[in-house]
Amino acid sequence: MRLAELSARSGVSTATIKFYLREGLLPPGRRLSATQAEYDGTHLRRLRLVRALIQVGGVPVATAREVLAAVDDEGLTRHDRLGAAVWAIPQPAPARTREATAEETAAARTQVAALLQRLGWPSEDLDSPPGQALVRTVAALAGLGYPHDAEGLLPYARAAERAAEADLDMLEHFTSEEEQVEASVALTVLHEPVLLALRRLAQAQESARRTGRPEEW
Amino acid sequence: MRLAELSARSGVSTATIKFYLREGLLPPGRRLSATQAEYDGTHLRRLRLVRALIQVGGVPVATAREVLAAVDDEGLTRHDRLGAAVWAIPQPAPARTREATAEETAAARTQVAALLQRLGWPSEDLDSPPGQALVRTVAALAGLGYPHDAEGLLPYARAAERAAEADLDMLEHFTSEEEQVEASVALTVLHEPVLLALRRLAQAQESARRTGRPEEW
DNA sequence: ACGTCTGGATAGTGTCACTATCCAAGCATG
DNA sequence: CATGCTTGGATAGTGACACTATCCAGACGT
Repeated sequence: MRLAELSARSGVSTATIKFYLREGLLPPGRRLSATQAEYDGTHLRRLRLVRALIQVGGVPVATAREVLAAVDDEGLTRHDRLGAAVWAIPQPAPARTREATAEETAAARTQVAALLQRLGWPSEDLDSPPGQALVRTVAALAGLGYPHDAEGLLPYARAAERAAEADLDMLEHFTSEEEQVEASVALTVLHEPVLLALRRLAQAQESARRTGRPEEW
Repeated sequence: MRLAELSARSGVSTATIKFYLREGLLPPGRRLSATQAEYDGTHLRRLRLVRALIQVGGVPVATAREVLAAVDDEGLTRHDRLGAAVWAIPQPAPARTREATAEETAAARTQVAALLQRLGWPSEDLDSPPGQALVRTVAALAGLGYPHDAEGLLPYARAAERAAEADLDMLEHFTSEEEQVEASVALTVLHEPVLLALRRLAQAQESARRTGRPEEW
């Protein structure tokens, strides 16, 4: 298919597709002549993944390029590609009202380490990108007057475990390695709004349940 | 305290505080003279809440103003204020690669309705802000080649229920109504990165568990 | 052959959260 | 009272970033 058709099928304007080509988020099409190129289904899939990352995930273009490079890296095992790709997706930045003092960060680190131990998760995770993001966020929370310890974080970790089980179940439906890696990135990003929307609905439900005033919500 | 002290204590520059005052995110201080005003602890708390909303939640300034108006609305019951405030917080926008066709949206609505019924949650939630966000996201997911039915969403809803229980438990630690409403907004926003970071750690853990290759992650 | 479409290059737009600069009116000290 | 610093307020500017508008010359289709 040509650029115009790729645009029509994806709903992304030709100008934007050109922009992604320029930025290296989308591999160039097969050149037919000096002014002609052809795209295929892989471009369409990749384009959708790019949109998911940028629009839903809020991932900057430069970071998306890195994530996609990991997705494409043939030299890695499936697991490494999957991990590299997913961990390259940036986390939402925690509050920076005060940059979190060194003491707050140290305390947060201690609590997160305790949490990992309690969960039986490897302590190296503390230095992984999501682990660091967690420490930063917990430190920021403390700075905002909402201190958390391992005990308080535990229920959220249990909830996260359930979500992760669902994620992995879903991934197993995909057969090819290529699809699995792409799906892991796409679903990591795309299920975030799902989980957060459900959380708000569950908050309403739980609040109604506790106060016995279902009609208020 | 004066503006300079408010700035020092919050870590927010005076220029930014002036900007928030101008935008109506922060109520004006008590005027001491034509060129002097005094701020107190409520300003400091509010300022932290504003930062949490804008920096962590990514809430636009205009929306933050609405959320804060709901927080301040004395005419509402605690529950209404809480609900109004939290539901005014925008959801992450779902993919808009194709705006999701009408059929996709209708199908998504059906599945979400089935999910609500299955959970025993009120069907009116379907039209609440988070409910609509969920429908839009599910429709977008279908458009990206990841269809979901009520069955597939259920595990995420279970995870969300756990998170919501933890949220409500946490809220009960706050005594005054003012604090509870503020905390509900702050924690709704601030726990999002916590939950998402934990989810990624849990994904790694779960993947390692399933493949028996813990050293890969 | 001739109007349309193509891919490529370049520069511009819109949004949005700040931020730099001025200004005139206090306040604090000699 | 003078002088220099600070204060709150108003105005315009900045920087980041994801696009987007315009041009262009070379195919392609009829």
